Amino acid sequence: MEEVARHAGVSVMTVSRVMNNVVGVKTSTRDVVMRSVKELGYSPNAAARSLARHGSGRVGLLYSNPSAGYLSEILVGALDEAQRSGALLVIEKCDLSLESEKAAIDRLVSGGVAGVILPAPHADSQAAIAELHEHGVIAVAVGTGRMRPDANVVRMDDFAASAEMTRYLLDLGHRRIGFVKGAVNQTVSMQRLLGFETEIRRADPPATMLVEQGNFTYRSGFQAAERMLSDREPPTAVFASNDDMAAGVMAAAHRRGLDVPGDLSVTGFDDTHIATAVWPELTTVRQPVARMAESALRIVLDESRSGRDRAKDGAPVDRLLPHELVLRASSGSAPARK
Amino acid sequence: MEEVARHAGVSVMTVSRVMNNVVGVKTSTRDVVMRSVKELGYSPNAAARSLARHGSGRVGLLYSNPSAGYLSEILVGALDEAQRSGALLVIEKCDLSLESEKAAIDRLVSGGVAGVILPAPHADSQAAIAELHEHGVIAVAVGTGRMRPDANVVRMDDFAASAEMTRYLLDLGHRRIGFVKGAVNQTVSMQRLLGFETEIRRADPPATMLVEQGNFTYRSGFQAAERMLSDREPPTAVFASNDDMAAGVMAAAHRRGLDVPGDLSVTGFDDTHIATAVWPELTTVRQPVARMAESALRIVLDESRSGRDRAKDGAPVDRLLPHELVLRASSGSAPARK
DNA sequence: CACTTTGATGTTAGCGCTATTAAAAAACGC
DNA sequence: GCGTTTTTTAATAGCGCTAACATCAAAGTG
Repeated sequence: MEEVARHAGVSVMTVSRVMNNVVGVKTSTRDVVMRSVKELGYSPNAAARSLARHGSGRVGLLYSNPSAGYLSEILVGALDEAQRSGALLVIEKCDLSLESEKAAIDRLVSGGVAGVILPAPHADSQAAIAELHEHGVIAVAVGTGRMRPDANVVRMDDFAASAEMTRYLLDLGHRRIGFVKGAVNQTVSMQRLLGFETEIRRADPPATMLVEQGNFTYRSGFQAAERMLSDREPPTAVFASNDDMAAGVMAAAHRRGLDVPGDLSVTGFDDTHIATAVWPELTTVRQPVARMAESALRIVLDESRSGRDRAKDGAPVDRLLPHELVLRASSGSAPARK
Repeated sequence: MEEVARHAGVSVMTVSRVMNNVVGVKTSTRDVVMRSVKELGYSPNAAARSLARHGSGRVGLLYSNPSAGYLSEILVGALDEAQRSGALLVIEKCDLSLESEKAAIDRLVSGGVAGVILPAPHADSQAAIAELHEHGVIAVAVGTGRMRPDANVVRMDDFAASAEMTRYLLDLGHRRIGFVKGAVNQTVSMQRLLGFETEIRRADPPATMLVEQGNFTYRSGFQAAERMLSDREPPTAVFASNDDMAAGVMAAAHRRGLDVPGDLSVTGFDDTHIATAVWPELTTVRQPVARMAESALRIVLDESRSGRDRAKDGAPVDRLLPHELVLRASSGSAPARK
């Protein structure tokens, strides 16, 4: 850094200011510094930065064992943003028990993080958020189904997305549609179900729904589909609330010799890895997981730098990221009435 | 740390020594310090440590986009060990192109890492290892199929594991066994095939093999199975070189109305998340991915602390970790001859 | 018993960066 | 032109920790 400063003919502090995009540096000076940085191939040292910033710039990420695809996308987003903004990501693992969650949070807190990112399913954990608050640490829930009064939230509009997908299936002519619910302890499960139900109810001509409980695993999707397809009058389309379950549904359909999408349309939710791994590829809702993680990190950094915990002031952030319907090969027009 | 030192009645340096498990501290002193650490809830600051250790203790991890389950296991192992040994893990993403790989490595190198962990598929990248060597950075390949003269390696015995699985299928009475090969650019694909072939050749009574090319994706497994099962005389068991492909095989079997394992036994390799997600659960080979990552991190730390790059001295580490056959519900006795 | 050797601990000086404060330069009003 | 404000830059003091060296007591050694 000293080298860069010498080379650019300024002080190290000016270089630091340039690197951090702080206001109060003449544009001409900034350009000179930038050129020197490029020329000397300088890149700042994250550890030193974190140290000097007195812990600010350290952000925790709590994870348990959700669908592996989800986790790695979260990590990618968070790591990318951490790199970009020079933050240090401290990652802690825990399982779903409350004790383990508490222990992990305590480790993070004593590690001096400014804030903690809570991806699903911890996003809905009242206990985790309370624990964080108690220690004066910023909490950001990622992928919960609703806004919260007590924590910052980054999420997508699960209700709207689910409604869109349902409308899409209705437009294809399906009038008997199955829905596989997600795990009961997550608010997104409810939102997705609500979006589905609402749209089915206002369908014209009217449509029927078959709803089965699932828990976001492949197997639960498989089992739910087995039940639906054994119905006296099976559905012509099944909308599973995530991709893993949709893959399970597809497996069950194949097992019965059903063609997808000829005999049964199958759609999922999230657009994780598995959506393009299965055959035929899955029509699903793209959830911008990586960008949600980025956003969450940004929120922690901004809040911690501004020094205020907005959740405590009663005005937590509620960032809604756009989703997108991804049409692939697993869905098609309803088969002609028998 | 000062607090701990005062509380224990020693100097900060002694505390540091205790925290790092350095030799040359009386056991009695160590105990006193440990007690103070516990009492005061002290935990060392990773950033400061990394800074003071002058970059040693920073380890890079290069990842692209392998099966998501594999990645998250690697991350878990590496992160766990990083936490334990106070190392700072710097994670870089790249895609499979050589330029992108080189760019990512340059970023890591200029980030001042002591070593870089290269999980599959980069473990077999000659270019990556050469690039690392050029910059004097330690390389550890994880999950390659063979030892290397130019880099440290952590791996499992793919040949032996594959042979074991094959023997298991033979013992169940299967005499016509399909094998789905892995991606061509990875050495493990070759090892697994070799293990299979070797065992089939020495089968008594003799057995026949059907080999199809795959590339480690679900879809390639599905397609390979489609080809095999269309054979005039289809196999009674299919051994896929990873779990994703095995899941694909299973889907193809179900689609044809075949019962697994009644009509067709299916086995996989790696024991990733998907192995227990599918139905029936997959018989597979447990690859200790997390422990391999841990081990890799240890190697980087040890080498960098000892100051020698053993790969350059012509004696790179070749750590072989034990695997295990995991018998689940997807495999069974060969169906009676028609 | 003086004199090295060994082992356990303390002291000091940074690691690379940023916050803070002080100083200089530029812009402004009258 | 001279004070006065406002920008822009420089200097300095750590952040929490460890490497390297200094110290000091206990243990050998002839």
